[in-house]
Amino acid sequence: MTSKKQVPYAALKRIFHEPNRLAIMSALAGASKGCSFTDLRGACALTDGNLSRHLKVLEEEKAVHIEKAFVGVKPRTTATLTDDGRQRFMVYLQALEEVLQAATRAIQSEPPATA
Amino acid sequence: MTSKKQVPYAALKRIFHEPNRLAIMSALAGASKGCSFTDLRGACALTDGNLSRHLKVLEEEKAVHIEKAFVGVKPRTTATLTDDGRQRFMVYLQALEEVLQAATRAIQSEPPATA
DNA sequence: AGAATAGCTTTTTATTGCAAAGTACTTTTT
DNA sequence: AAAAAGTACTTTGCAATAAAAAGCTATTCT
Repeated sequence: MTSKKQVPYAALKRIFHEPNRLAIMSALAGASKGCSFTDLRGACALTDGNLSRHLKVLEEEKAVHIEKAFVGVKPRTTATLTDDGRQRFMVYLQALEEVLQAATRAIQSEPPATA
Repeated sequence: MTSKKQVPYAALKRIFHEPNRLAIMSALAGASKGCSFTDLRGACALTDGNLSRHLKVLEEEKAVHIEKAFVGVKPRTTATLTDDGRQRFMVYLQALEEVLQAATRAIQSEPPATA
């Protein structure tokens, strides 16, 4: 029976760890006023369907807040980070940094390979 | 049609980006002589089944080399990084670092939330 | 009017992380 | 000697989900 040991990698919550969501979160982290669907799609190089899906996941986790409005006749969806989402993202980033440093140390401690 | 733009997050290859495999790769990166199945299982806090599966994935991708031998009467599986695996892992780590720095910059440039 | 485009959402498909069960042994224990 | 309990893995099966495809709905172009 493998007891659940405390390994730092466990802190890499999937909700943020997925590359595309990491991109979305990063884009939103730098935009206090939020980002429109279209901007995010461009910034993260995502298809409409994927962006929609990822945003919904992030919204369900209450990491982002989605607002739908009309600008003139056109619909506009705007995503912003929630306070909680920002907080949790920072925790994730710290965990990521630790993991990255450990990995970097490990790989640098070894010679590039021999015989 | 969303053209495949060059976004750094694309470099976060899934093969390494999965938390448990990241743990495995990091452990192996620090062990030029390789790690036994049992050691890895302990170091990464994985169940037998999961470790087996992840190792197979890494082996299929030729990122690790698996050697099976008998020590006395007992079987022993030893995993080592391949040169190519090490190389690709370093590329992944560099991408991860860039992504992390971008995210950290973004989140620090914004106030902890208002209104 | 009909076709194309914009801005999304929903559904389908394919992958895969993970737990549980299985295999093939060896080493006790009774 | 037979049964029970380990050890060291592998295989199977399912539930979650990322990505692709298909669907809206409304507007603008021709």
